[in-house]
Amino acid sequence: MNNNCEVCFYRSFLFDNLEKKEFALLSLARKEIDYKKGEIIVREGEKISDFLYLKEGLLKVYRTVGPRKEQIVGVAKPMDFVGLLSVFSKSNYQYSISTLEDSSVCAIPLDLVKQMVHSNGDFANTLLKKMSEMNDQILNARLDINLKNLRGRTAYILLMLSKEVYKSEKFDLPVSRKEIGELIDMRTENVIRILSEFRNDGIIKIEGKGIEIVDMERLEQISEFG
Amino acid sequence: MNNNCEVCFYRSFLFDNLEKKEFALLSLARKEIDYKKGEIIVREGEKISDFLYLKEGLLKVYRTVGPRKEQIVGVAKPMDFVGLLSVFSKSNYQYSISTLEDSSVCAIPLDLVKQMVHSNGDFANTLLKKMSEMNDQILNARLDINLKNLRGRTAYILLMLSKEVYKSEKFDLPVSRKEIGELIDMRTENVIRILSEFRNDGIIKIEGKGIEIVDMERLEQISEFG
DNA sequence: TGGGTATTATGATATATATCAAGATTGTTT
DNA sequence: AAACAATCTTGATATATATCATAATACCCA
Repeated sequence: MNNNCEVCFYRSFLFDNLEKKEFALLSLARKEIDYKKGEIIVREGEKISDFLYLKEGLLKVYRTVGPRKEQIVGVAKPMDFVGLLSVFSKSNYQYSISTLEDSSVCAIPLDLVKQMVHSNGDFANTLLKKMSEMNDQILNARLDINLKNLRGRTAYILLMLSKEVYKSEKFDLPVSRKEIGELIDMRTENVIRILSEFRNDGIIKIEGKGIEIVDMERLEQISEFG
Repeated sequence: MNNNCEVCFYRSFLFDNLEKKEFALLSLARKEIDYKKGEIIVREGEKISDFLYLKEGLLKVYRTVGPRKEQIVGVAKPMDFVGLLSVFSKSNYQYSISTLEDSSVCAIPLDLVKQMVHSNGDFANTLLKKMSEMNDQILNARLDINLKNLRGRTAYILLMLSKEVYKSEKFDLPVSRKEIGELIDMRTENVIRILSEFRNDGIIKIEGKGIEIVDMERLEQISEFG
């Protein structure tokens, strides 16, 4: 953990256009907080005071829909700027955020971000672009999922985890079967059933949370065509 | 149609923080284009050169998913800044846009908008807020729809048209039953069936495209609980 | 004005998905 | 280590939704 934003590895993704004195402000004002797996970072309804920014780990963004039902909006990895979701439109969080893995989050006072948007045009344009990209990604994921049947959705989520999150065909599921269901709109039992089906067809190997994708091509076909 | 953005009724929603000379630039650079109902304004894949802004009418934002299947992302009325969707993240449109009613659209060169973001901090913050609001709205609509059964979805779309678009319990459907299905993920036959069901239960009156909501409370209950 | 095409409509049937049930496994607390 | 809770698993069944078929009506245009 370093304490100077100017030399932070992640700066290039959003903060590349800041000036010396802005980096100084940022380094001073930001807080870096470490969370253990399973902790809740943000609760729906809480006041938004900071701009959150995932440095390391994996987050789950979700909302509570019934007394005991959750709907997962998305999973966010570093660089995903999940904090950008509705940060500029609402004064209170619409979604809760929890950690799926040990994570470390940078919190920058929202006022400071707005101030930098105001004073630094390049930063403003970069932020607009990042925000737009993130929203696109989330929306497109939902639209895609809506078109797929259960097999397609299950394949989709496995591919997403393999390609976007873990960059490996072998990984541990960061979530329970129930949570997978909440993410791609299906029942726990069906998630399990279809994973078993994939296993029986020799497409994946399963060992508890451990997944290995054996036949990537086949899985891509299923994701595409159901 | 007036030609000076400074005195345009709609300016207050986004362009309230511009300076005299920026209004002058805007008035000069923008184009106002009128479309008849059913025309296509933007085709998926086309280069984005302008920031589009609906002054009057109703738009449908959609994407083509199969050889002959469409998925409607949303319906946009004036003030909805539908053009903001992915304008800052992509260089080509991801979605098509067509008119559901006679419409008039303002087109502002994207370069000019970016330039104004750069030079005018208040404008930048306002734009961030509007963009965030629009994305929230679209995403929330999709998340809500996903939770509802077919009856709930059908009720939801009728309420949306009544409350948000036409501000009246009596209105003409701007879309076919097929398009309603594309918007809320259901089959044409089921849209028709459920509308008939609502009619038979005395909740709405139907006359071709004409809809009158008779029992608003009931419809709200159905939208909420299915 | 007619003939073609898209839309609206309803019924019968098939299919996908949810629900219910019950047991096995894993994880957590005392 | 025992006891409890949560998760995972599979099978049987119910339910919601899609699909197929057919007809009536509205709409377009040559």
